Amino acid sequence: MGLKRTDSCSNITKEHDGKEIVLCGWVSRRRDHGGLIFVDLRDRSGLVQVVFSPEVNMEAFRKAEHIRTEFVLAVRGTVSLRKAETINPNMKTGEIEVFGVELRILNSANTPPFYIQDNIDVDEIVRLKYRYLDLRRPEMQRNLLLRHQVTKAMRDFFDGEGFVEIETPMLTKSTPEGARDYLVPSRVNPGKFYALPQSPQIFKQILMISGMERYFQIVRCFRDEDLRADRQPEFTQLDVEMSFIDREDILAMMETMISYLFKKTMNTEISLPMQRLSYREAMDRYGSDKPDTRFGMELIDLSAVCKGSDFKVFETVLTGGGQVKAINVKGYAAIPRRELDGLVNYVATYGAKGLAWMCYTAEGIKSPIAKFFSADILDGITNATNAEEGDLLLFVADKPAVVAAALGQLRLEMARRRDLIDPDKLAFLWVMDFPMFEYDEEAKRYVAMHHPFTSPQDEDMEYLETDPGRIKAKAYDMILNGTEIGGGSIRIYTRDIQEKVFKAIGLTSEEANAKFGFLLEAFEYGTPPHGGIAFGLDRLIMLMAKRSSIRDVIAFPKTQSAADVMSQAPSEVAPRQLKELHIKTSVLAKS
RNA sequence: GGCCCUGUGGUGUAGCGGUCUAACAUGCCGCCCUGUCACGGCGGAGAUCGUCGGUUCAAAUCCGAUCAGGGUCGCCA
Repeated sequence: MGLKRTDSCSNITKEHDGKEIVLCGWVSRRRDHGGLIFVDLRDRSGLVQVVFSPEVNMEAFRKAEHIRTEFVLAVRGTVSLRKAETINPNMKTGEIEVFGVELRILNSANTPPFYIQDNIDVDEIVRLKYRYLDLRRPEMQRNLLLRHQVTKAMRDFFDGEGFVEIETPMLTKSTPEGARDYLVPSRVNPGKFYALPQSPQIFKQILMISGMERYFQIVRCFRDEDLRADRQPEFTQLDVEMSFIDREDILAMMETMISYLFKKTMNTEISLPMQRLSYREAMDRYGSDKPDTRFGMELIDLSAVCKGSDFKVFETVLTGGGQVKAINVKGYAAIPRRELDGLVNYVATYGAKGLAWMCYTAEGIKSPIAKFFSADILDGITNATNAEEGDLLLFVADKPAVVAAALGQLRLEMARRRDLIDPDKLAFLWVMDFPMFEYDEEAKRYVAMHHPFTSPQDEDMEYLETDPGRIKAKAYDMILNGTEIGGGSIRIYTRDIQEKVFKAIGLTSEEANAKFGFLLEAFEYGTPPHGGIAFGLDRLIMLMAKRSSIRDVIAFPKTQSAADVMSQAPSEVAPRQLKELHIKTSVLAKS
């Protein structure tokens, strides 16, 4: 291209005054004053103003008249301090400018469909279709850069701690538990399929059996489930496994790792150790197994206090084994009636059949349900909730699971509406002591809450065959600001216990052998005690970058219908390809 | 699979039964302009209102279906 780049746009400083430099980049803006042309030249580093003047170089000036937005330029020019009255304090390079001596237009460009700048207000589908333009925007480049820095810091950290990064296969075996698999047909094995990994779980355990002792991997995983703002069908995990450790070892190691990342990439200190909550306590106090602890407004159990009232709704729930809980929305007794009605619909989403409320006003308690309660019960409610004049109490009565879901979500919603969440706060915590199994009503059997390779807690082993529902697991989740960013467990490492767990989730020994026989066999060849964890890299970066969607930290994400609007994946394939793969679809090809 | 929201020039919005042969901003094109930095001035082009169907004398506007996007419940060991 003739001109060799000597500097990056935003790295030009007053120190460069008088120097001749060569810059390459894109035209961010052009301001043509007729006899003088200003171009804001942009590269990955930022912007600098280039001036084309007939008095400096007529040929360059003539060429600059034809420049348009997003043209690609190479410019040779002289750095010059700006006169005081022309300094732009809003620009990093606002004190200097570059007088263009030679201009090469490396490429022209169509007018982009949206501005290449931060904080644009454009339909996301347009951004995704023109992702290459979207990724030119500084904030997107910053996100990708942060992502790079974080994974770099991860590798540095783990390397320093004696971990080895090892790749595991992408073409793996479909397993019965867990999410829906992405399947890949095998051409050389007609009628058989690989599955893309939901996680490298079994491989990393096998690596422990292999004696690798400390493994990590930054690895793509695939789950064919519906998408969300924080869920893509393909996503990246930081996967970790260690031998000869117990739970405390891995929690400590991961806390150190996370604080290293934040220090290294954002210069943020995280105070350790992180807070811990048992699953039970998290559910009781926050109605969630991933509580946002940046604010209070905890759930208060009023089941005992309300027992024996004349309020039939509560009584029916309580005698049926349900519970009555409330949150205190401080200082919001003046909530508009319309908003209250809306909240009823809000909690209905989570299965609550109703929402009761009490407003503590200067004239006393205003509430449609207060009349059903004796003065004693009302006092009990007031004391338990610390309700004061100006406060709003919101009640849900139902089965514990519904109360937790409805009131837990309502707590978050009210915090957002009352602006109680400090966006700069980083609230880390561990949630632990999860139940090993939960009962799946649909399948009419127990399923592993974490996964079936998780070890039950030692004191609960005896219930494996008698009462699986009461067993707690050696599992732990790391939560940041109400989002699960990582989860793991101490694993089973004996055939005996693994077989019992498979049995508890309804796998016959034939099925267990067909699906996991190699693992069971491997356990018999000297398996060290081991455990690990996996972090959702996309979510972690999303939170670090303060974005509300992981799509903003993934270079080429998919839409809610799992499509890539830029490349148009997925797409139909040639009949010949299907034939080679021994596949017939039941969908008629569109004409 | 359910629920909610959205779909009007390139982009973002307004219009929500007749005055819409669709408005505004920005962008785009042309001309002018030597100190701008969201440069400025003048002029111009550009959408039949996601698609299909229905109601009506009349539909961007109402109804239905459908497609696309977003959020969410289920789902995500």
